[in-house]
Amino acid sequence: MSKNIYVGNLPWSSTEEEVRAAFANYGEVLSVKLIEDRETGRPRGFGFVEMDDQGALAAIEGLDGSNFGGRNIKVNEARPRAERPRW
DNA sequence: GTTGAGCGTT
Repeated sequence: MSKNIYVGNLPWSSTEEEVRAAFANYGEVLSVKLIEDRETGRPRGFGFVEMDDQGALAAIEGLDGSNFGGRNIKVNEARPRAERPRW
């Protein structure tokens, strides 16, 4: 099973590779998604990481409030995204 | 060439 993780307060210069590398220390990283402004294309400074359940919890405990790229990042379990309508 | 709390569009 997997779990989605919200990652906030990221430096605007950070990349998915850096995030993946940081989370890979706590478990298997299934996917990394950095959110950028859909209108302007600018990075919004936060993203989402999908990991195994235990890896996700370990990463949250290990990376929440930790220093990343010179900033104190926020790591938490992500809220469920919009459900896909079937009609 | 900018900015800083937040939860995303595959």
